[in-house]
Amino acid sequence: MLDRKFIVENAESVKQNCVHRGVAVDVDRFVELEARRKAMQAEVEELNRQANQVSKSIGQAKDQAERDQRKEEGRRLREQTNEHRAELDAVAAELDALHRSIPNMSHPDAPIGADDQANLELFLGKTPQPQFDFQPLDHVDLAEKLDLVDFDGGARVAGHGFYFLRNDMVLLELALQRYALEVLMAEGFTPMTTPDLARNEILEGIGFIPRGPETQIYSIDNTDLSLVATAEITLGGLYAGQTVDADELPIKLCGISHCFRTEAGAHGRATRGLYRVHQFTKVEMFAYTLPEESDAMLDHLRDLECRLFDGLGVPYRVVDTATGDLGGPAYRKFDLEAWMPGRGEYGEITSTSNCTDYQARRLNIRYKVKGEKGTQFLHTLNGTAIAISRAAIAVLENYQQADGSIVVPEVLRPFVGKERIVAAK
RNA sequence: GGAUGGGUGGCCGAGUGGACUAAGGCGGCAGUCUUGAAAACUGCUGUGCGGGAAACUGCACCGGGGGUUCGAAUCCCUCCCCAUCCGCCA
Repeated sequence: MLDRKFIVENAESVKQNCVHRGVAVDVDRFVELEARRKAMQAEVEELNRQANQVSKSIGQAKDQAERDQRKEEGRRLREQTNEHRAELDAVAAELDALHRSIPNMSHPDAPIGADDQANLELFLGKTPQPQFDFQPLDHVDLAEKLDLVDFDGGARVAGHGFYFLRNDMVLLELALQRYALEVLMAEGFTPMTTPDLARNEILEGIGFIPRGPETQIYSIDNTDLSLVATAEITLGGLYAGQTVDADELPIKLCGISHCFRTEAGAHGRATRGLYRVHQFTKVEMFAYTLPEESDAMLDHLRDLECRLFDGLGVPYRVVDTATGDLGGPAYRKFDLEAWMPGRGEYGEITSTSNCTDYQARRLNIRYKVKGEKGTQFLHTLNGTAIAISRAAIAVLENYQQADGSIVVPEVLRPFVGKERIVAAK
């Protein structure tokens, strides 16, 4: 959420930003309601003040008659307060719904545009696109020939979009996680494995919508829990309601979780194989920072993503995400898109966002400077280290050989324990 | 899943309807004393929102939400969490 006062004082730029982001929300209505809310709040507080005064005087009343008379007065005040409060609650509810639908402001350098067509390519990774002297296969064919993924089995057990990893693919998945942790731990990230379920209020605080027709979230029946779509949810929820000392910042976490997505409405579009699935494993980076340090932290997270994929020897490009493609919470977002020879195009493999204080405000996460009065909302950032299924696609397709085998990227060899994945005889 | 006991400020902890304006302690800050430090002593020390140039002041907050009452940390309902025991289990 944005600060209410900020919206009122900067209504025009908030409106302009909503246009850039393609979000239809009545900012004028918000400003109007906020003014009403403030006035009604003042009325209720005044009535409370009077009621408090009356209540106190009853305890000190001299005789029963006076007491009864004051009680009657208190009762009357309470009724009056309740009426005003009901009005206030109605206004506050409408205000809150509007408030939640207003997206974060956008970084001045974020490219302005309606969708990913307007994304700006910034630079390429260190690894050039591989030149094959044979027709490269896509990861589905490669996986089948090498017996690495069982899509049919996944479909029988859990439905389309689920799969079993098999044989060296299992080692590859673990190796990718281990490799990511190795790099991130050296950079001061605390490694964590996180719950795969979270409370809906946490999902909402991060910016996910757990229910409704548009939801991408699996929810657990008869509970207020949902399967997480990313460890961003659990790592960001970790400090919900907490106030941390400023000198503990930045807090850098990396979490391994399973990620579950219903991918409602995504059928027919790039659904082949591992690219868009209902479950995958991901190592996620998450950072809590001081406000003035979040821009630099976003660059840091992006650089780490580049390092991870340069290290893997996967060709990629870095993209500055357009305003219309940022989603609600992000102030700025960079994506890495890996070259996928089987698809013959780039596909998104990581995404890192600076959410400034947008999530922190919703989740009520603050910091306090020692010796100073008051607390402030801190900034939150997230970034994919390795999303296994898509990283695996990039590795399989870029490292495929004429003989059908897959060369294991050098950095993964200590963890996979072999240099090459070949068909079992 | 069942039973019992709990959740109070940065921390510990007292508080079962009206002086709670939350005792006391620890920690922190400032001061006195001291060459300096420690100790001792004295004072101050929560958060959010609003009003005010400021001093100051109003409202809310004792796990979350709701209720009873003129008045709730305290009573009732509900949810969450923690501890211990039982059951089940990797």
